[in-house]
Amino acid sequence: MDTISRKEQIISTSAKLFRQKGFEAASMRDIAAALGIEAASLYSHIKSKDEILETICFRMAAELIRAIDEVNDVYFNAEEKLATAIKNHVKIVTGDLDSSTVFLREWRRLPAGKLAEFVKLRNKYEEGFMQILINGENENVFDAPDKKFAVLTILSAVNWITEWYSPKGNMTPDEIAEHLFRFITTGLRVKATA
Amino acid sequence: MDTISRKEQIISTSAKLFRQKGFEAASMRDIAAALGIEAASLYSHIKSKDEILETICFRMAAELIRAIDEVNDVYFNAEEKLATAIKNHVKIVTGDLDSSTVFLREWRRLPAGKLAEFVKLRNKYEEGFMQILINGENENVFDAPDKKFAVLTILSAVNWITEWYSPKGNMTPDEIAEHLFRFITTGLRVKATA
DNA sequence: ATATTTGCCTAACAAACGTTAGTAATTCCC
DNA sequence: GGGAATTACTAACGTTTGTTAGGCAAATAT
Repeated sequence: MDTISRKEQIISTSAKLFRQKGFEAASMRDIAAALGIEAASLYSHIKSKDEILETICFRMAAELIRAIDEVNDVYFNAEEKLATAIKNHVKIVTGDLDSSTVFLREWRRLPAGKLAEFVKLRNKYEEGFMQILINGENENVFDAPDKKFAVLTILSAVNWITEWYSPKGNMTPDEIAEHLFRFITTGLRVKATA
Repeated sequence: MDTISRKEQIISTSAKLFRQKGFEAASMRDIAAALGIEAASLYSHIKSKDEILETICFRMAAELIRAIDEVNDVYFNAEEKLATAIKNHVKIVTGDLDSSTVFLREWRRLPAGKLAEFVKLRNKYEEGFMQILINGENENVFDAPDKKFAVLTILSAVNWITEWYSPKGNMTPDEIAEHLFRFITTGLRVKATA
């Protein structure tokens, strides 16, 4: 029944606390207390506090990249690609809100070497979206004057949901994804002045 | 010549370090070292580390709220209001990137009482944008199915610039604001399928 | 049944933290 | 010029931090 390993328990508990209090403010003693054990006992399962942060950040990065690669491999048109990429992103983020928030908010606290590696992965993910916009331009369905700018703006919008999404809220992940797609593709839709 | 007070120096130096390393990771000793003095000397000018964070966060909040109130008081139409609000926001954020980043990223570390007060101000700012969208709907120029959602998405886009903007970059604040306005109002502009 | 690994414990560590006390030097005001 | 602020200092405080060492009991493997 309790098939989830102690190490995974530590990671998910840490994600929750890192999200609530921030990486540095959530102490090993806090994490241990949340699990009902002593801080020193954590070290039977993990090497260091940094390792927990690394695991969370790189896991999420891998999951997101896998999703965007999959979208770009399959032969949808650009519009479908974008819709699917957004849907996947929202699904992943809302599926593990704690880890996602840490991934988005606390990655800066990664130790120097790992940080550089992480940024590469982040760029790779952005590259995946960039590819969709390029496709869209070739297909003549998207028109972004500055594609790098557009990618960053799109990602900011889809990432911001960690700030307000609640599983108890009245929007499902798919509904959120739909709203986002609509907003990203059509904006507020200023009507032409008469 | 050096008309800027020591307290202001402490605050701006702190903002820089809080942005670089995070609020908790930037120690009083770090701040003092950056100013060439001892940590204890800081306390001749400020009451506590928290006070520095408070000052930065509430100052930015006040500036942004003043700007949005001004926009809403003046009688532009909704489209002009939105354009001006975005332009002001970008100008304020790029004008003090360190403080803005702290305002956006580190406000969570405010002490409990101040945090509640801060969130109210943040909501007030969001309310200002909401008002613009409501105006726009009445004027029949904007059409957002979920206005609260739209406001959050718009703000996420304008706030994300702290993550990549550099004064040395090739876009001026006004150009950024223009791009953002265009994106927010028209999106990627999917063309109707033939 | 014996040996080994696992998972937790207590105790302690060195370092870093924000902050206070008390003091000396400089600057400002009258 | 004398008194009062102002601004910095050294020294130290009590906590909290991540982490290690070493041991002990229960589970697992042989």
